[in-house]
Amino acid sequence: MRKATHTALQQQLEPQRYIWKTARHSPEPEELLLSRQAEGNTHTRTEMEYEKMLYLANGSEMPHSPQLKPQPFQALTPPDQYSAYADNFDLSLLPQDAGIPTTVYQYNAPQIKIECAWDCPTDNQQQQQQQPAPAYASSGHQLIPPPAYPHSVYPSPQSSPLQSEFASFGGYGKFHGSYDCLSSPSPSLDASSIKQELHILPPSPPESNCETPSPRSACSESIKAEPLDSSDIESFIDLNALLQQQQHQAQSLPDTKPDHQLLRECLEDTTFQKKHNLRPLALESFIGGLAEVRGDFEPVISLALEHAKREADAICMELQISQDPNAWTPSQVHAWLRSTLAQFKLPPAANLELKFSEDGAALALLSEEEFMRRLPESGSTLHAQLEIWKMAYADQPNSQPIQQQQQPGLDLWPPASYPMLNLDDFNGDSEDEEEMEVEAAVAPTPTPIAAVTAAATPTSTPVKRTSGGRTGGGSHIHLWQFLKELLASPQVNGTAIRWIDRTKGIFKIEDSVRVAKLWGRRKNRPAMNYDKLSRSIRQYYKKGIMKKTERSQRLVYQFCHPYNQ
DNA sequence: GAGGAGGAAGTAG
DNA sequence: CTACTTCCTCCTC
Repeated sequence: MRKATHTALQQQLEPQRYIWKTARHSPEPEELLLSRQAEGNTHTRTEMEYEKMLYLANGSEMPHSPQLKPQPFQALTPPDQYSAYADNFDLSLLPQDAGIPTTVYQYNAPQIKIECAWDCPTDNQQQQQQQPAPAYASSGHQLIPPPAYPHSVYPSPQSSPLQSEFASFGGYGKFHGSYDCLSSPSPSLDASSIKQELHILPPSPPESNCETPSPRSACSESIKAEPLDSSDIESFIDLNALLQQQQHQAQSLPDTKPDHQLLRECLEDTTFQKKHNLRPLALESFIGGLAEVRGDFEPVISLALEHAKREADAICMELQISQDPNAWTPSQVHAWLRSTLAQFKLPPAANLELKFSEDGAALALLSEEEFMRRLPESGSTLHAQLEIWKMAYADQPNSQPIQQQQQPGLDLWPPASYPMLNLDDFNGDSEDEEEMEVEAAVAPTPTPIAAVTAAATPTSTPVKRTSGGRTGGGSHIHLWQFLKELLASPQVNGTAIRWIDRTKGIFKIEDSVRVAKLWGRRKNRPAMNYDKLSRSIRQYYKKGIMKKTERSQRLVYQFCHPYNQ
């Protein structure tokens, strides 16, 4: 019994991943996905506490406290190690008619009123009104509304890996039943999710957050999950689930008055606050604390990356492949794809070898759209996982590009001073996720062939070499190198820039604005435009890096030898 | 008007 | 010092 319960819990929690990704239609930066799988016997404190909340919120029996029963209230505080869970209620979490914030994020006050949101009988409402105001009503604390993620938003694990992973993160996904009865006609956004988003989101352009129309709050479209720390968990108790549980009890026990007595008793008990020195979670921390919250971003990434690395290490050992996706051979790519499909219980792909003939380096350059085109059901998940692997590898301090065979579609350039993907890329403001995709796909892709070439023929490419292939975010990249990057990744940058005569090094900038913006972002020059970029290009005339084309054409430039190699 | 060419001064590593 | 960046004027298409 106890084992079975615990197994069920593990199933709930696993895979427990931390995902943050911008919705595809959002103007937010390109997706940044990090995942993490919790291991049953290595639960962190946060996970343990979260488990407890699951038990408490669902009214189910906790594995270590068989005597725990939904009622009476005293039973909620068994003398076992989980006993403190019943204390994890903050009275301020309760709704109150006065002081409900209604302005920010289009907060929908009626939805957070327990009686309304839970479709309780009218007499219950009347009863509530007639009863003396409970203690919490005068607490003056900010209200933390319950999570409001309707099922329909996360339809199935396959429909969107982000959504599914988000849903699989126990705190949201396992409370669906509780939220199904929410039928608010207007959008809402719970404060917990707001804080999560603030925690996770890179800085966004001012208008980017709410541009996208949505049946729910536009802001909530880009909800991100994150590893919750203990304070977050304590603010995350599902009152709705608890209330629903009590409703069920009321139905099964007709003699019991449906007056939420149990809940009230639970919530009036403040011993946990004293015991754990807890403070109510103020709404200001959600709304006004953006700057502070962002400060927590990097540790979260580090934590998630750490787990991603561990996960990747295990799979690398199992598959006998490099940790660097760029080093994979086609057969290793297939092995990784199959392993990932199995890991996520995705349908096995037929003709995998035919659909993915690339080696790892080429695979790493594929866009999510391309993955989804080849594997509609699982492409997005595979792409997301690959991004995680790339990030995990790029984050390794000693990660070195592994030399590999040259592949036909890839350019030899730029040489070894290529920047690796840097998390800073995701922190800058971004208004075009496609551009971020270009950067994410181009920047992190080392071209070790070039390093080999440069080493073999040191005079062939007059480029300074830097150690480790990392240049701290790409600010040291030369313009001609950057242009070669773009030219080498046509599948990513599309028609912004293209070769006219590859052998002569003649290329054309088709979208000058876009190229300039990409260049400006890479160099952290927000004011960059094509005028300036072209001036820099013209400086290359003197330096012998570029030259005017024989027949002058607009937006057409030519690399000099040996830069046109 | 957009883009090309180039001078000149400023900036950051 | 280098490699841009920024600003500018003039010219061409």
